[in-house]
Amino acid sequence: MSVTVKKPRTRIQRKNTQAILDAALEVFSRQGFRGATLDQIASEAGLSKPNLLYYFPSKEAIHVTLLTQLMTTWLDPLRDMDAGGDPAAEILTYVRRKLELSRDFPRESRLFANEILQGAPRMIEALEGELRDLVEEKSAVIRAWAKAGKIADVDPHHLIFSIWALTQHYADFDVQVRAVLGPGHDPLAEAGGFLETLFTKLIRPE
Amino acid sequence: MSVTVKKPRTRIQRKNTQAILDAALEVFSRQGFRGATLDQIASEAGLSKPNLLYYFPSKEAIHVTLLTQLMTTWLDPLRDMDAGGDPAAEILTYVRRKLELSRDFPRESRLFANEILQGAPRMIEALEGELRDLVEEKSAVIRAWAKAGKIADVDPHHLIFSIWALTQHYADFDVQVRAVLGPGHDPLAEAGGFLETLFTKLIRPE
DNA sequence: TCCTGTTTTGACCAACTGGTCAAGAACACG
DNA sequence: CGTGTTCTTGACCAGTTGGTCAAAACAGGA
Repeated sequence: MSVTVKKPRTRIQRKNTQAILDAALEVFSRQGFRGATLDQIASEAGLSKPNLLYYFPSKEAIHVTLLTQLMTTWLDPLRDMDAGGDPAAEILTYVRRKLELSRDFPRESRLFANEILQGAPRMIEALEGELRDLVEEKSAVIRAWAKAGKIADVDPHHLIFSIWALTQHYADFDVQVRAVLGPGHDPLAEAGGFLETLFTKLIRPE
Repeated sequence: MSVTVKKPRTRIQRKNTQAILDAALEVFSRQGFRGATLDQIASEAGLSKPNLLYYFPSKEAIHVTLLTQLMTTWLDPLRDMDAGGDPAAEILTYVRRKLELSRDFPRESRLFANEILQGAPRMIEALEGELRDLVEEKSAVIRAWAKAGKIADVDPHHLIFSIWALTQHYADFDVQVRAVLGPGHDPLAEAGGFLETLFTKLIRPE
């Protein structure tokens, strides 16, 4: 099941593997898996197509590598949510860090969105396993906070979904957001303030 | 610029055109434009490929037809937001209707998401024109409501974005939502209650 | 310098892609 | 029933796709 990717040894391997993954991220995140071509990725990476396939055994292998790397980065902020910390601060920090991911790694966000839109054929296992477990764990934490009266009594699952939806929207739908706002706006900056207000009001105990 | 599509005349034309659009919606919404093939669409529609191309001049024409039809349905609920109605009720109704679209037309939602993810090459004009105008108009309405103290003072643009993000998430990321929730859940139903709470709290005057 | 392992590539392949076309099949209607 | 129109399709085409391969170019240590 798992795909073995040899760790790059030489300087050249490290450099080219990285260039390929970077190019592939660019192309996959815009075109989706089927829509992307090895030629596009190769040209974006400044390599020939056979050279691509010297470093990765197939198109699919590149995609899987990206997806696997992504999961870690993506879930770290949620992992860091601390049951011992101040509830409101912990949640707002998670929102802020997730929004920072949208700002700093929009391609990763779109890659993920593309995969889910297609029915997550290459991720469904991770979603039902790793992701589900983590969400379950943090949901329990949030539920405890609510029971203790530290935050309002909101459904933890849907609270988490709403954080994902609202933050990723600014990466995935960036084109639409900018088209609607017109020039002279900094969507991500504005979103920071807006989302802080939104989640403060949502979780503030009555 | 505009693509002329002859209105179906005969029974057969009506039936086949519809079958093609339905099949194309299924395929495009999962695979994106580049990832979809005419063969897939034809087979899904129960027609031969040359027969497809008897009804539509090209793959692109099918896609454009779907996108154009979509815009209308998609914007109607926002258009119906009435400056003369009760502010909170108008906004919550918009949220509810938008969520109903996610429930009843998830493929349309994913088609749209796919197009935006790809940079909206075939929609950017509509986004910067029709959509932007409508949002501008309704933003003014919301701003007036806030100024009159009828609702809290929230950024109208980002309020609208948040409605889009939260409702469409349940269509576009359906696979993820279900994977995380596990069996025995009705995501869309739960979302209804959650979003009502969320937006009630958000817009309630202090 | 030579030698060995690593890296790169041009030429190639079979499968698939969007799209064409001419000819035949089914239909509507007087 | 005949006939003009609408509908359907098999065969085909040129361009693209993911992937292979053998040979060449290169790197670096002895």
